[in-house]
Amino acid sequence: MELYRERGFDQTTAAEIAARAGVNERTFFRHFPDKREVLFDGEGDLRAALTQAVIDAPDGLEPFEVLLCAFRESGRNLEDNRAFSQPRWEVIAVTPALRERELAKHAWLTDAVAVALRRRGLGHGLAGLAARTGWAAFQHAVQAWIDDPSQSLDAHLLRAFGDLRALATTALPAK
Amino acid sequence: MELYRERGFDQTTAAEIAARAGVNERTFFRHFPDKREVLFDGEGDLRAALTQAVIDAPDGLEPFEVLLCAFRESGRNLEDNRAFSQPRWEVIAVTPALRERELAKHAWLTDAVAVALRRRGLGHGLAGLAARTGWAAFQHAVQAWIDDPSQSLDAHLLRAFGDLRALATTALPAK
DNA sequence: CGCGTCGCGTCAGCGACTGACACCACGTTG
DNA sequence: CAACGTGGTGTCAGTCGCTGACGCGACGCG
Repeated sequence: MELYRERGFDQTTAAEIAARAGVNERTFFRHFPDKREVLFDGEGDLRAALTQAVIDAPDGLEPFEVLLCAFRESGRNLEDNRAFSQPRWEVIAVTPALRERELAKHAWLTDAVAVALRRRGLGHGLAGLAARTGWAAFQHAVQAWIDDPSQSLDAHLLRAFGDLRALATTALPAK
Repeated sequence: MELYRERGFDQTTAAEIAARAGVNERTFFRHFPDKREVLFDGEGDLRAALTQAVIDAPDGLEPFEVLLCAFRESGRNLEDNRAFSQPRWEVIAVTPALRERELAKHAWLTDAVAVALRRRGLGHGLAGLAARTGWAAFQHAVQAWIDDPSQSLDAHLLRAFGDLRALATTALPAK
């Protein structure tokens, strides 16, 4: 992270990272499958947390309510760890190769959400659809929050899911 | 495509592609920014077509109806060119690096859809949300179609958007 | 004929990775 | 205590994606 922020991702070589960490370059590649993965280490935990949050959501909720509930919980972690994740986002945002990897991780997390929804008894197809579209709304909220941090992520999330419901049911004023 | 299908993407070197094409390796990289981009050449056209389809959709439709309309039109092209795109999908499906690139292209197309929706007068935030979630439903339908080609893509599309509406409005039976 | 320029080939080089091998600090077992 | 396996490391050589710089020939134009 230090090096990526100082020189940018593309201008940082794996050898430099290894040197800064006090290990050999070969050792670096034994711990990370590639240079990008360094920034996506916690995603495994996030996946587990997300899965658990979906499973632990109260009974009797409809699918989108379950997702909203789970995302709000994840959102709380996001807001708390913002000091941690903000520099990471800044690096990713300016580096196409990293944005690609992030999208791949999102797909991976979406799969986990779909599996968790199925475990709640939702039908196979519906679980996938709900996970995909719900995740899209989640990402929209996160983006809106980054663009406008004056409102809480939670507020953005509630608005996104509210807007989604409105979009799916009735016509909306062009505003 | 020939080489990617014969040996797989990872086992194919840029030099081999260039040789098969009868040009120098350096020349290959003058036409394509990287090895993966070979498989994503038509995306520019698709982006334009998608944008146009959104803009050309009838007036008076609500956002998701506009998207459904545009996606159905794109879907028709997909079904027609299936012989072309099927081998491409097979290569992409088994190659993580290519799946990453594809997701990046999807984000790029989603942006185009959002812009087109705004051009129709939809509010800034809503356009982004509708584009993201609508695209998610589209991709879900495409995936369902690949998994079950016995039904038309169009049918899968209609079902996906119908299910999405149902998900967003009321609780659904666990099926 | 002379002139730009445009596409290409050639070459040298960087950096991300990878496989193979040796080393060394351990805990285990005889 | 010695032999042994084991897991993390350094070293080296090599492949491959990709890039910059240079030179060449083909082409259009005055």
